[in-house]
Amino acid sequence: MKKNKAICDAQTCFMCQNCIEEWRPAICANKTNFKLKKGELVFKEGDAVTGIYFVYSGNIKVYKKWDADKELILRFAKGGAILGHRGIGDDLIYPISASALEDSVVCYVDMKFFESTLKVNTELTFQLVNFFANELRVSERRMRDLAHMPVKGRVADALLKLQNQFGITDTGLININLSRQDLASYAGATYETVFRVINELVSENTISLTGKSIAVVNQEALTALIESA
Amino acid sequence: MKKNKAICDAQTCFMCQNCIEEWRPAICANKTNFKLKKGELVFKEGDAVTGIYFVYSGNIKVYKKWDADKELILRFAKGGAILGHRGIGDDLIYPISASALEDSVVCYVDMKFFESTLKVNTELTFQLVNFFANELRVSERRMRDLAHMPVKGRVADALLKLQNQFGITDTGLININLSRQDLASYAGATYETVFRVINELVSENTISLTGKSIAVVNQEALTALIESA
DNA sequence: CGTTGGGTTGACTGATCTCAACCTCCGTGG
DNA sequence: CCACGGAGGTTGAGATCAGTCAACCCAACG
Repeated sequence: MKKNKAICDAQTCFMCQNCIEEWRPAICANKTNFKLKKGELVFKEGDAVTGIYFVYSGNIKVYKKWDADKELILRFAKGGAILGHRGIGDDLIYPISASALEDSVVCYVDMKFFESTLKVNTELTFQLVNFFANELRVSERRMRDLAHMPVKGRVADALLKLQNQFGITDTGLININLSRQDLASYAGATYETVFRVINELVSENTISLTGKSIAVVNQEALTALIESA
Repeated sequence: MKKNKAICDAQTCFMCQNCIEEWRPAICANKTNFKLKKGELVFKEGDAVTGIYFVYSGNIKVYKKWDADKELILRFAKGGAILGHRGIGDDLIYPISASALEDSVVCYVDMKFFESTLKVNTELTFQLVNFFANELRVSERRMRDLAHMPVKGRVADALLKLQNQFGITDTGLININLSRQDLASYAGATYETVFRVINELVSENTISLTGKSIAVVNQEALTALIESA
């Protein structure tokens, strides 16, 4: 990661957004920016936690390894998002890994400084609680889905979530460049199975392909797959 | 739920434990106790959130429904635990259900009061952030396990977690009375499959049965099931 | 050109779910 | 006291979903 002078942009960082005005200068003074190339790791499972990151630009995948060649993608962190918040608390070790899906810029704040900010800045802490509560809700819903929903539904769910988070291009394609492997890791299934499901969805006219990009054609059909078993 | 006069016990409630001394009387004044009979619901998915609960005694299962007859148990809340914290944040609707596994007592605090406490009491909020961070860690690990770990490993994991949380009796049995159905819902598999796996583990001398209760005989064998695929 | 990383496909296997039956315990009402 | 019924537990047979393995293809790139 290439280190840069910090540029504090209140529009694109959770910490600045939710911090009281007076703390902004201090935050800027304690921030470090990092430039990441595509594929570069921000941190990985087992690394010691020393601070917290915020994404300025680009797209970071947050995932948890299972095998050497299996993982589950937990979420994608885009501009403004917190990164590494799972390192907060008792445990001083990241339980997850994060790597850049495209060239990205993140900023870093030392954990001591972040925690002392939290102690002082009630609003920030309160927003953080809300943020965590949401993460937990999403996470637990996904737990249930992974346990009970068949792969086809999980793929449908993944596609809709991707469309929600990344929007669509003017030609209707989901606006993210994701390898099939990563899509599979996001849906929590194998490469080949996801591939077949994608084909199935195409032949049912629920989605369409343009190169590797995917467009949702029949949103209701996808939703239907998620609702029932 | 039978309503009672509140008895604030600093030993057994997350809020009191982490609150500044001065707020205790106010907390007590804003608490309501509820007695629950075995099987009784505290709240269910879709209910409006109006406050937050803390468990005084007993054991509450927190779960998320899938079918009419399928669910995933997310966790068990014992004495001191927070209950209904997933209702914090934007969403005014519980994403999960909670019901008593045995006769229990919970206390209830109005959400407005709880939030205003958070705004004032930095330490409580900070502890809440830590708590959420831990929940999220656990939850995301479980997500990955549900996605990639075979049932046998998930059952092993469930048993170890139960033993950790509930301890063992003097005869070595895991100190919780759980139906096979609930065990299955906790492991995220079907009743019959879990049953077969249990048998398998017994015949491998990894666990032993006494009535419906389970004792871990060979902890390392269980751990081994969790480590690798 | 060869190599490499995706992508695509088929055959096969096996884990896990479903369904259905039966059993046992226990509380309830006649 | 006994018959009944329901809830939970136990077991087997079979279907099927989804993972594994292996092959092939294609485009990019040194």
